[in-house]
Amino acid sequence: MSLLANLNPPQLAAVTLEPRHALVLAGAGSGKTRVLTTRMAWLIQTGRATPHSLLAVTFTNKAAREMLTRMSAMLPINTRGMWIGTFHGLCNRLLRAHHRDAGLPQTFQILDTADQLASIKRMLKAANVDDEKYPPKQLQQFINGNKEAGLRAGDVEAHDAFTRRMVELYDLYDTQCQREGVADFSELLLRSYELLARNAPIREHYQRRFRHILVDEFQDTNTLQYRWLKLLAGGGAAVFAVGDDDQSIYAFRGANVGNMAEFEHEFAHGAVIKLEQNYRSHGHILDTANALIQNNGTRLGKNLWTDQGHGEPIRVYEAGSDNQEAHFIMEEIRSLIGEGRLRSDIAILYRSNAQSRVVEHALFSAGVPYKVYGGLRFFERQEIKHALAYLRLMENPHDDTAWMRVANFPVRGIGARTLEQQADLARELNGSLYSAVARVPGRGGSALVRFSMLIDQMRFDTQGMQLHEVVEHVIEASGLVTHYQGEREGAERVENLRELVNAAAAFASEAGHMRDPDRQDGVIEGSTVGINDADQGLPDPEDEAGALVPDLAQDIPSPLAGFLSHAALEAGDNQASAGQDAVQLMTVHAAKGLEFDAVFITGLEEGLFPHENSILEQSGLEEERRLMYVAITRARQRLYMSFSQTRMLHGQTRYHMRSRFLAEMPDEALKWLTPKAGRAADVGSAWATSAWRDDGKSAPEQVGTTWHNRSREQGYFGSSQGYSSSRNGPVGVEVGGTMFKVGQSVAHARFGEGVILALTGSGTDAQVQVRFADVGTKTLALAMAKLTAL
DNA sequence: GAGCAACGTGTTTTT
DNA sequence: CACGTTGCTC
Repeated sequence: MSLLANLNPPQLAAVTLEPRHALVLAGAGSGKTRVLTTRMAWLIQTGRATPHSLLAVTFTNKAAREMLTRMSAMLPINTRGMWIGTFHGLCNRLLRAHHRDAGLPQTFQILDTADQLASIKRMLKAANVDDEKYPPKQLQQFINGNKEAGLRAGDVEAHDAFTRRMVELYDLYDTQCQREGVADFSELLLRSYELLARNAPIREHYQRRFRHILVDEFQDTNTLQYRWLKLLAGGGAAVFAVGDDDQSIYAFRGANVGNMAEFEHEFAHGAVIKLEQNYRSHGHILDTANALIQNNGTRLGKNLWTDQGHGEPIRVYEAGSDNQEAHFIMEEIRSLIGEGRLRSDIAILYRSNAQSRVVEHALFSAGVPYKVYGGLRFFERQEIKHALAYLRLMENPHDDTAWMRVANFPVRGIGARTLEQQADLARELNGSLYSAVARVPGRGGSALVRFSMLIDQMRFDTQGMQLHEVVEHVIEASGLVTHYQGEREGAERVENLRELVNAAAAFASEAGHMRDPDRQDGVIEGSTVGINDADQGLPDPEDEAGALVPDLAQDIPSPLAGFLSHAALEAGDNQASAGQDAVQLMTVHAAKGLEFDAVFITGLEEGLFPHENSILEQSGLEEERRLMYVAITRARQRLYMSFSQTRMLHGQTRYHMRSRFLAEMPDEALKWLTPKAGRAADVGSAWATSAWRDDGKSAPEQVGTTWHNRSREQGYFGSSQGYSSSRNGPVGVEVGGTMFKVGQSVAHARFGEGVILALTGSGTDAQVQVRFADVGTKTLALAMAKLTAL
């Protein structure tokens, strides 16, 4: 069977496992997605399942799309109408189909994170709560955290006054959302969980329907998602969970790795298949990853191997400054490109976004095209959110979040005072802002009336228009385009608004083929008759001509409502320009799931990676280690790791020790491009054996990882020249008229007095290794550090 | 109601 | 440093 060709034994075992609960521990680069999609295809092809009876859940739209694409390549079936999508997408679909049972209006709007925060702030203001004592962001975390744990306000235990108040505010917020007919992201999950839990006919219907539930990235599930799956599987479905506990890097946002062990106990009962053969990386890279991750105490246990040979060692570089680190990376990338490598096969990874700037600067100056991932995404841009707010108001004028956003944007004489009055009146009426418009007195009141008429007028004028025409009309009639045209830097915003029209057209053409949405899976909303229809196993014509999930538009009444859902659930790509071959810059988190020929992992410093906020707790440190594991396993052939003695952070120069993770990697897999210095005590012996390496196993003491420095210490790239060097580096280097030599005593403004142990490089790259009396051995950029000869 | 200066606050991110 | 938010003034 061609479907199963070229699968290795464990892969084959996983794909062809007879339907039952199973846990697949899939290491990085072990063919996880392939196994998942081939399994689905195999189930269908062998008649063990119908497309209709499969449910596949992912975390990102991208992963869902990937799964669909691969599926359709394997089987000549129409994947449209299949329930393949993200947790949120599928919950949205469920809630639209059963909106009445779920207690939501059919056109409920989805609040993204920013909308939610705005909504919380509005609630706090209305309730007259001191937002210094109850910070909106903290409340947001509190609410989402509890929702993700499956807890409504009434379920939260509060043992102190503060928490009790937070619970009250949580409740108030939910009341407000309910009144406005909106749902935040975690609400989508909790609400659909509650729907299934409380409504037996609906639950049993879906339990009967879905015989096979497949879950991707299982290590990223949170408590509620786990319970949601458990509920759906309660009718005897076989759950096939694929994940990698070593790649669990989202605990900070509620993911519970423990779900994997829990699943093994509760469901799989020992049916665990490990995929350990890695098809991506060379041996040294895998050895390094394996050695590192073994320092974590809580693991299910798994070791990657490859038959591709050791390959190149990992190149380790210590820089004197972040600029120098960036410069080094840039030079290496130039030579990689010179060797004929594609820029897009090269990635630069960092722990936090702020680190990208220096690297960008170096690449930009050198004229190396690059692309930064992360940052603002299309549907999150201010101008886009404004336009969407108008569209939302046309759909539902009671959407207070949208109302607050654009009532006075562009400026139309509705000030904060007026809006406050309106909010007070609305609260008295226990209604929406819109419902209070007529009662606001004075000039502000008439401005509000004019605004609500504008919305009505837009709704009227766009009747019968196509979706993209509606959007086009709205960005003009709202005054947004005119407003941004008048702004100094508004040209890009106007372009984005035009792009929104295109996005609407594209959405409509993709969603265009669908009709009669509510009958999609044989369920007519609010009616058990429809459920019974489906239970009789009637052929469902819509499955053949259904929609491309995860767009999920088929359960949504109007094209506009569908588009708004789409905008909230799929925030879109963050890169405006595609196409050009460019070096890829992103955080390690963003790199998960990707792979590159050559990878640079930067900023391997205590306090940065591992991040200082994570070091104190064991669990935090282990997550950082998994993050490092993810970073390493992105590389196919070549891997660089770099760190820097000094780094500008938050406007201050900071001094970091090199990351403890470096000491956890096997010496034989690493090649130090700069001398590997140990702590002061180790250097003597290292010097004596003339090998610039200590054994690395005795990590430097990690007491106080960071020094802050008030007066910024700035060196300068003065004229510095290197002198004749043997393979041991130059004998002496001159900087600004002073000649530095090995063995010489020097003084440093910060580190005190010391002795030069070695010199490397020349020119602006010249580095000096100094053993200081007090702070141990440091490698400094000669051009940067102000050293005085003694 | 708009504009500007002072202040403070800085992980990781998808939906 | 670079951003957003707040608070003050015209």
